[in-house]
Amino acid sequence: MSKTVENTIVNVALAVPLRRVFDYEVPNGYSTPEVGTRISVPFGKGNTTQVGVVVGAKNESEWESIKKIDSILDTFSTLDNAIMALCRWAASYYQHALGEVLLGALPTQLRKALPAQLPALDFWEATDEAFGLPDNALKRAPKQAEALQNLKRAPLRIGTEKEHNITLTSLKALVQKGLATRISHMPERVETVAQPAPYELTDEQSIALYSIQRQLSADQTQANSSTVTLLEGATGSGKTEIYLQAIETALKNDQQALVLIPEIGLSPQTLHRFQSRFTATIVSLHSGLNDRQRSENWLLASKGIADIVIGTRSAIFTPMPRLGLIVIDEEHDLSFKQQEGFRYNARDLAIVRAQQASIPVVLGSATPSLETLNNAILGRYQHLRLKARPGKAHTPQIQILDIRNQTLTAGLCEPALKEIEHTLQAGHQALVFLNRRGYAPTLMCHSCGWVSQCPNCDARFTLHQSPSHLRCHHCDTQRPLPRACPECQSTKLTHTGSGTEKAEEVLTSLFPEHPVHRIDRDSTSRKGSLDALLDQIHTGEPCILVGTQMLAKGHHFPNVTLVVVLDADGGLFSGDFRGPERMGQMLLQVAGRAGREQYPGKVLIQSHHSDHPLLHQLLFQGYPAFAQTLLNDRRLTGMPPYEYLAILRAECTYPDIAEQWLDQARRSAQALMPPSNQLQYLGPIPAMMERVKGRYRLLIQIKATQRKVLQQLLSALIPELEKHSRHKSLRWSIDVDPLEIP
DNA sequence: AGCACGCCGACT
DNA sequence: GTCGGCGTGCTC
Repeated sequence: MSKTVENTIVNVALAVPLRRVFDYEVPNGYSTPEVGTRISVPFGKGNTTQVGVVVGAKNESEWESIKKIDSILDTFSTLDNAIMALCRWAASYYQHALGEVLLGALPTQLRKALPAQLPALDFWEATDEAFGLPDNALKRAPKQAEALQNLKRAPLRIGTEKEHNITLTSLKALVQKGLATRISHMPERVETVAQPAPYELTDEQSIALYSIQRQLSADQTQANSSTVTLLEGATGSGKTEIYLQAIETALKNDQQALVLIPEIGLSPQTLHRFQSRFTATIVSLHSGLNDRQRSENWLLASKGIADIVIGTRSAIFTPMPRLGLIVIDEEHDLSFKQQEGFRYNARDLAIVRAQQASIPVVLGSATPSLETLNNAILGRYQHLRLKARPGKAHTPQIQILDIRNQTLTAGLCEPALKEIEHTLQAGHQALVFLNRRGYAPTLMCHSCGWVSQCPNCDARFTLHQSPSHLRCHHCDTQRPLPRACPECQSTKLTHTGSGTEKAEEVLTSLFPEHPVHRIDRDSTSRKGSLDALLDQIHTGEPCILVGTQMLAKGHHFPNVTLVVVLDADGGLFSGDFRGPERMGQMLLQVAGRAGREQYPGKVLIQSHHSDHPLLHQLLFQGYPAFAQTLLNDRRLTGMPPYEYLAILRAECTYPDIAEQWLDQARRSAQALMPPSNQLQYLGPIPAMMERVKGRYRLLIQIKATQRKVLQQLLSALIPELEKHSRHKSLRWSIDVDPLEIP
């Protein structure tokens, strides 16, 4: 009996910026591929082969002629239901093309027409001989003994030696002795074992852990039973220990855990902390991996072989069939938001994913974002606070230094220099923080006042030394240093202000006895140079560290007892409404670097506004009070988290074309929904820095009192904008819940 | 985003 | 005569 063939047509999402999907015919004799399967199809006039993802199936197409699928690449859904649902939600919320979202969720290798098969992987393994070895056999080679212990617990993947703190030398020695061997085999799940906790939890920690554990064992069958927990605690309060023990519970429940960390925080040391705690398959997903490693790790997670995934922003899209817990560390960090193309926020998507899967998510921070804090205050999130553990992390002594009318040496006032001297004399390290790279931010003519400016941006050139040149920090244009002023030919060129290079130079000459280490993007751009620098600092010798934001994040400097913040004023008066929030988070993060171990620390904050109430509130009443003031402010001004923002941006080589396009966009928007108490339009206005890389950037700000109203407008507006004719060089994008308004 | 089609300038 | 410049429009 012949059976009707069902669903011979599939809807396919392709990596094109079009907010629609395409119909393709399944060739005779093939069964209809499941949703989430990758296929390759001919596309466009040239019939070029494209990889697409099946998003649906049907029996008839409204199109006259449709093409046939070239081949079905997967034997199963490479993007499982959970990821499909997450991507659908994200595409709709952030108004981005579904195809780009779905293909973007795949590692680069799987975006090509290759099968998604996990290859056999290379491992270091202990030999039979090693298992029969007496315990004390390697006591004269402790490193090898440790490495062997590790191998006996579980095979070690080639390429992850550093995360396990094992050297290739000791592994090779073990191979020489016949105790270890390199073999290739299909990866398998290992039995997970957790090492005991290094210390006993405080009462606060126990309570926090218990309430997360309770969510982990809650009834999973109940839809949307997930709970978001904000874990608020300063450095040294033991947040990580709670993550680790919560993960341990998840592993015991036979579940996987996903840990998201800021871009800068994913170091081998971070991974080592997890690797040394668990015998389990732990994989990382970050920009430092090559395409092959990335796709291997991704597949290990998606096949359920990896137990723990530690990754940056994009790891939120990793399929994990046994996912039981998501942890977002430093949830306030800006790097969770993608700032171009598909502008999603991984922290917010984590909450959506957790809700869809009915699992708990833990947001950890010493300085939570105002959005998260507001959700906690409203009772949407469980709010757990941790104080510092006794004996750990003394609250540093904080002092504001008024630098009005003070003589500054490379940006440092006299009292700050004195403190640095004392610190070095006491045999400790001092950290000087200033958020400005280069030697000097301005090169000026002393005779006529000419200022050197980037030809492509609305920005000044920064003077760099060694090698000496001018550089734009917005487009990276470089120019040789002019010998004379191009306006008046005077040779009296001077520089004003100071960056990390000048601070380094001046501090070196002031404290010739002690090394000065500069840590910024310029000094650490070579691969591994940061690690080398950090190793040197960790020897604990007295020295001065000079650096930018890089210093504040993730790194631990146990011997630093003095932190000097050169300029706290930037955040107070920046044009961005998030400036003060950002400043508070930054100051506390930097302050947290001081006096972490046995010595009490001191933090000096230089400011031209030493009596600014926000600064005082932050430093003397603490972050919660500071944050509450900012929240009140946001409520009064009708800004997030009380109202909802979207930014429509346009950039073009010609400013009037961008403006005209945005004018038309605003007219379309207002035709759909006129301005009201609920909905406001602002613009077109030039971006904060109107011209960057020779292109003019303008924007329209759309603000609504309800998220739903904004979503309704955008869902109708964006397809319409797609139809608007536009100049070739004009590019536009939509940013829902923007973090910056540049 | 690509890619083809299309209609005007300097080349073997 | 044609090779190729990139403006315009479409992709199941």
